[in-house]
Amino acid sequence: MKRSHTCGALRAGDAGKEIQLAGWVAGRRDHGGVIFIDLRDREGMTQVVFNPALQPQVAEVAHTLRSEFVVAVTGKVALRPEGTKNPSLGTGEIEVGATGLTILNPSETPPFPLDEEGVNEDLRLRYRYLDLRRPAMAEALRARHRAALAIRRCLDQQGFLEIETPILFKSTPEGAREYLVPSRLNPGKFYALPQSPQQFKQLLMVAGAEKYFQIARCFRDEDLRADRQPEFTQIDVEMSFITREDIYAVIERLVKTVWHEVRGVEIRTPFPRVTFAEAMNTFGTDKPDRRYGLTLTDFTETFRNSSFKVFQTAVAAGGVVKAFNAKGLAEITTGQIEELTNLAKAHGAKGLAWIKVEGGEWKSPIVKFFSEAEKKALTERLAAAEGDLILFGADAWTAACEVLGLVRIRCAEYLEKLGKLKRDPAHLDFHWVVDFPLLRKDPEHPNLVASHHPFTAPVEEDLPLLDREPAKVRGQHYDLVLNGVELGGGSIRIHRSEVQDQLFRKILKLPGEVVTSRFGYMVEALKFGAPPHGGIALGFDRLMALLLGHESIRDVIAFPKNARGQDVMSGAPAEATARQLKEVHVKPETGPGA
RNA sequence: GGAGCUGUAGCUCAACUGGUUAGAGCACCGCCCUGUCACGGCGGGGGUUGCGGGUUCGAGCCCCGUCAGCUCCGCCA
Repeated sequence: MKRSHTCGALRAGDAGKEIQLAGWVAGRRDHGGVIFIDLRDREGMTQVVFNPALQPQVAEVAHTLRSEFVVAVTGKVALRPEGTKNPSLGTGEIEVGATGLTILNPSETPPFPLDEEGVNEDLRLRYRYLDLRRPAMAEALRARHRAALAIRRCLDQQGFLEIETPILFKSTPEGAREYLVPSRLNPGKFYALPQSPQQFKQLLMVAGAEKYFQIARCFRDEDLRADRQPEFTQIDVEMSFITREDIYAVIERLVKTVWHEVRGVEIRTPFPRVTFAEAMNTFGTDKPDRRYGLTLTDFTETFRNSSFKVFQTAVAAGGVVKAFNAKGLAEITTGQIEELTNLAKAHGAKGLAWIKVEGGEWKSPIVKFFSEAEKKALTERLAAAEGDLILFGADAWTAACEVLGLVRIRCAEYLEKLGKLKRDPAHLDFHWVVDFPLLRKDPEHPNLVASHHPFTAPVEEDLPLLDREPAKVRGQHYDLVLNGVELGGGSIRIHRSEVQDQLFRKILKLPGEVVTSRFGYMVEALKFGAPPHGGIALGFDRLMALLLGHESIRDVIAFPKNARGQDVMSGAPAEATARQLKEVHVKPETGPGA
């Protein structure tokens, strides 16, 4: 069976041609006599006309067509009669007068309409092969392909080699939980699926690859979100003999190319740089959405000697007091206030202090504790006016910032629903967040832990601090952020084995045997002339979602898992047979508490 | 691990304060219809209101439990 054209190809100039089309029946309009069929394939839609006066036996078959039947049509292209053209269709000037019709395969009635949005996602996932027929989904797959091509071409032009790294890897229990794969040939031993190709790409630099990239599948056995899947795709990049600026330049060019080639949108480069401290102080997060205000202001000094004990004690304990003005949100509901409070509490705050500016007065459970000077400072520095809502955080610096950061985002959602704030998806605020602390305290750890990963190099001028005040050392790490979403991150790596070794043993205080067994080959590799190097990884799924304006990365992945990590179409994950388990030397748990 | 939202026909939704036989549009089936493109007309079939229990004269609606989906917090070096 041959097609002469696709269903999106025919134009007025093709009138008179004898053609063959094949595709799916997207709709039928059966007038009893004449029958119209919208024939859809990957490329578009063409109207086919069956006229019983001209081809009675063909029209007879056409009466039996139903949605999603697969058919082949032969016929003649004709200009549509004046007044019946369809301007909303690329092929709307013409139609195909059918002279032949073959039903290649009938179809059951689809479980959901393919021409409507808003269908239950669970159902769409169960019948993903039907869902992907919908033009919006087909377009997402096509755009993803084009983006991948653009990425490969762009990086190739800059001298990068695409190199594959193993999927069966060794477990490195730092970081995200891993998927384990039992080894049949090595009883009792396991591979792990890589959470990223991190170590391999550094080893490729030691190997002299100089410029590596990979569109790499990564695996993390963590709880899912709208923007997190158990397997996802990274654009993974690593380079030798470079500084941070070189990475910025490569990635800015890459991002610019992708947006240009897939969306025809021009992006301004270079991207602005924001320090971690600035981002936290101003937006309460290390991945700020800077398209709107509601920025945080520090009132630590204002409340240092306040008679409001909550604030005063927080400051006395070395913490801070921060606040922001949710402009125009005084009409917030009691339920929403409660939501915000729960959000703050869930994040470790004891509560959430607020002030409504309404009817010319401050309505708040706490305002009676405030002095005139404190009120004046708030009014002036927050530009508080009628109809505003002021929200406070008082805690250790990180906690206060983070709580208000979450509250700020939620307030923006409320304000957007009220039509008072707009987060325009066409406004693309790319920026780099830089100067992260190299190390941070972790409540579950006695020692400092790496803020990102333990291969990140310290900022050169902070090196002397590493022994004395390690918490103050900045890492040569950078995140690429777009509209409140972390698109990716990377760093300049440690390339000297003694520095890496010292970091593992003296700073992170990992036991010697752990360093040897887990990272021994890395430390060893650095001893054999490892070049200075660094890299980055971008979340390809997130990038595609932002590129196409989808809320969830599931909409840019052909066969995603649901929020429980299940494939509801195939039923994965599924139980293994006793024989399978025995072969891989895995004993199942039996009974409760086993 | 925790919280919130949702669950009614194949799909999207409705059903007042707890009150008759749970409705509508689309889809589906049948008949009619020769220029539609959300074709139209007439008729029809289709329901364990997620599941289990409770309160009540009476539960889609209230209560308890449970399951499922989604979202968020934790988690994601």
